[in-house]
Amino acid sequence: MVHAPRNALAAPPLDVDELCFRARGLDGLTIGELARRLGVTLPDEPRRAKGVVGELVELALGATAGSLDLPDFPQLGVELKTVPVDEQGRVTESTYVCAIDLDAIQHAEWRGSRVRRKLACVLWMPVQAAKQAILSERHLGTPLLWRMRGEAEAAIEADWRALVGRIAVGGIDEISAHLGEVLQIRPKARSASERVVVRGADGVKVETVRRGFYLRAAFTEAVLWGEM
DNA sequence: TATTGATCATGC
DNA sequence: GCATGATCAATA
Repeated sequence: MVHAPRNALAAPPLDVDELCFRARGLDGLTIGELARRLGVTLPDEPRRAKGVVGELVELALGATAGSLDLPDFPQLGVELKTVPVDEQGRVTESTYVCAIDLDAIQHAEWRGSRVRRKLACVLWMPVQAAKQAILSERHLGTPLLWRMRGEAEAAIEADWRALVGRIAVGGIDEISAHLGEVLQIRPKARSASERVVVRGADGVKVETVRRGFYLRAAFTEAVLWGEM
């Protein structure tokens, strides 16, 4: 995505209230209008537009972390996630959480894990669209500031423990996206041919594809509907 | 047709 | 290379 002109960039919000106020101010805006305000040209091909909406909303709200391994609003400890929903409010895609260090994760603990840090506090921004709607005609919905706790945290933690345990015992080749009630592990790589070398459970080197944690759409939907 | 596996773009 | 931002598109 091209850079937005300097005068279109928002300063970082000073507190969570200001962030939420700004986010509510985007409710109803189309992506086309948001891009126009920010002076950004949208890609023509949908497959070249992955991630663009998230970047636009970051710009509009004054997110600063860039590609650092920090929340989008480091001072506030808030992570921003756009989430696609259909006309009924059904979530249509899974949500990427973070990459997995396949060597380190075998010794990781839930408290202190990247998944827990990433999801501790999330500002969800729904992006509503009819099926196959073009990017510029999708529009932002009502934002939700969410803190992971209670039932939601228990479900995510249980999956995380099961998945990490399975990697530790059987190695990464035991893992498929079918595993996990709410949290799953899927490829996250430039291409399927790109390999990383990791030490398997028995210490033997194994070549595999880079992977990340994702939240299933059904879970994110429950969050947006206030059920988690 | 829901879901998994694959892929696209950018920054440092 | 690996982090960020996700959605596309083939398959089950």
